Amino acid sequence: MKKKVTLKQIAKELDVSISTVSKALKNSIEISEDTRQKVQAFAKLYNYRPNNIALSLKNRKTKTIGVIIPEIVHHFFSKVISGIEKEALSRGYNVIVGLSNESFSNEVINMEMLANGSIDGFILSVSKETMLLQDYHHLTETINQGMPVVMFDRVINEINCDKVIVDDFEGAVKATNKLIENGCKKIGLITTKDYINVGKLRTQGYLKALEDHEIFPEADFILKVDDEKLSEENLESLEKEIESFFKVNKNLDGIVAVNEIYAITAMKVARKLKIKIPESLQVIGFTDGVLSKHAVPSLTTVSQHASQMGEKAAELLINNLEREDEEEVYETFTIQTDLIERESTK
Amino acid sequence: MKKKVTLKQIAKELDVSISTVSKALKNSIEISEDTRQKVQAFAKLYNYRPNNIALSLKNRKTKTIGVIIPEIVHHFFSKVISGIEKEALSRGYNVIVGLSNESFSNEVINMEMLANGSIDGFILSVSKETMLLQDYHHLTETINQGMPVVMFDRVINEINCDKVIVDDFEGAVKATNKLIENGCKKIGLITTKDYINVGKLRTQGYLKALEDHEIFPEADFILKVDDEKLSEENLESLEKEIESFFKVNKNLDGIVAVNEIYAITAMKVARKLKIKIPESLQVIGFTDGVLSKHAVPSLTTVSQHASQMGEKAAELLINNLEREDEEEVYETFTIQTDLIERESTK
DNA sequence: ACAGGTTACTCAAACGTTTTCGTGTTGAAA
DNA sequence: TTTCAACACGAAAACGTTTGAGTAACCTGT
Repeated sequence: MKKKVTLKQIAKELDVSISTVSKALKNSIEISEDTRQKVQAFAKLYNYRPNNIALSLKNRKTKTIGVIIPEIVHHFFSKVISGIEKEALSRGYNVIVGLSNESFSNEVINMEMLANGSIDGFILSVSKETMLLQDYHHLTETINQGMPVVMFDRVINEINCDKVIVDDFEGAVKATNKLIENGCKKIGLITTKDYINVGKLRTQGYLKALEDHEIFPEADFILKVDDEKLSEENLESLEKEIESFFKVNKNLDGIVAVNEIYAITAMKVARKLKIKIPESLQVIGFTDGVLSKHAVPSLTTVSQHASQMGEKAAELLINNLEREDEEEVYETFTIQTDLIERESTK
Repeated sequence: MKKKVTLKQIAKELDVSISTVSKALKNSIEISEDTRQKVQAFAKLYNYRPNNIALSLKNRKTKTIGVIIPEIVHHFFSKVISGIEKEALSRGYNVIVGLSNESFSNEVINMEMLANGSIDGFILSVSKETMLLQDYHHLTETINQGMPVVMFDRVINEINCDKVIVDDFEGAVKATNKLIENGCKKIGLITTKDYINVGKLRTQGYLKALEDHEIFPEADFILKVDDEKLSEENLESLEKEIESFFKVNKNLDGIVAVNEIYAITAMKVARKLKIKIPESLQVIGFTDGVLSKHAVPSLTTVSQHASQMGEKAAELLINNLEREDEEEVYETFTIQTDLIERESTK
């Protein structure tokens, strides 16, 4: 077992000073051709690599970005991470991941663990609990300490930093318009309670599209499901809720669902109630995950380009980190959505 | 914007030495009650936190573990990461993630980036390309440098390190037995080409179960799909392949598929061919992901307890890191599978 | 022969900690 | 008055690196 070799050890072996070794390895003209070659040969032989930690300490930058997300077992978030990682790798950065599990305290702990020198900046999407509590002290403090932060998807308007968001409003408009174009007259919406931005915006988009087409928005056509119902255990109660929604509104011919699970579950319930998709009911979901692709019928969906979001977030952050001048002008980048048409619409 | 405060700054403000500040914050008895309180109050006021990088350099440990996986947008791997993260957080470690995207060179680059001081140890699952090339120099080198490595799922027998694997063989036996118990006489297997361990083991388990029940294994009943077919683009060609498999073997009454996609696709094709599930065909898959739960009918599947794998891997690694004595005795931990019965079997 | 200039190095500080050892000041015992 | 322990603190080294400043030794031109 040969331990990592340091400049000091090389210097000792070759009987020169540490500085000489360092400079020789950097091809400094201060060092004679002779010594340079000797040092480089030796370094190669012992597979010398500079110690990142020492470099980080010296340069006061770690070339590492911290990512805090609510949940990683989730198509959207893992796709975002893969986008971040891609951009980071290409620019010589590492990615360190913290999971909040939708918990405020986990989010705070994770950020504090990383904020003390381990990383150069944050990319994050806040937990539901944080949105509910509206306690953003950990964010303001980090930013005040001069650490750049980029928020994505679940952003907080009051916080002044770079942001990358999905055009949820427009996505919902596109989806609803599509259904209207396809001849739907009675379009239902399955959404979440209002405190999550994303659900709110999508609901607004749905309403806007109806309004544009002078369709009166029936309150009954909107089902607001408790968010907990997304978890795997509550699947049955979600099904029940959607089933009674369908039974109350027997003549719905279109459904916009604000996420994949709601859409898939709606299709499942429809099948049970012998409602034909897309003949008598057309369905559009959000988030283009595996479920949408593999469902039968496959689901028409609003794609949020999660990977692109990650890349953009990383790009904004790294640009900020590598910018010389300290002008603090924050950007909010909006990712456009695409409607991916599959079998659940005509 | 107040920058992070250091010991030096506190020392200067209070007109004491750096050592005094450091000791005062650690409640050393060397420091008078008076000074201690003054220092601690000041530190609290300015929200002093020790710089992790400096600590890492001093202690020669980073309290960070590196995780290299082939792909993060994948239920199994993201679940493993969440298990790793959970264990790591509870023991005060951070997790830094590298993605190989199934590419050998990415795997090497990522490992090299991290191996130079950034982390204390690796948890990894090798890329397909690495398995094909059988080039493990990056692994042996890392281990030789004294950096602990834990491999999971896709492990390499020749490499001497801690390992966490799924009992794929037994899982396949369980699945096949279940079908046999349920009255299946002609059980097909949809698997991958042999170079991936996992597929090989599952195939062997299938054969073993047949043998145990004195059922002759028809070569025709085994479909070996090219791995590329897993990617989203090749979905159609996968469907075609399975369709002709079904047409050649018209009387199959059971299917074991070595992953979720194959199983779901098989069900899709069956539906198209008007084969009733589970009445005339029962299907069991591997990997208990979202698809299995939400499919119609929902899929009976072999759960690999991915999260538990991650926790175990992290536990092994951290134990190793924190062990005083340097005895190198490596452990291979096998995670047992569970058959989760749903609607695709009787 | 000597100023001035190269050449090829070495020194030392710096990044932020921790920790061992050293030291000046007290107060009390002898 | 001397001696010595207890107390409270400071100096310095160490982790591994980079880099500006300093310095010998040699060479060149006058």
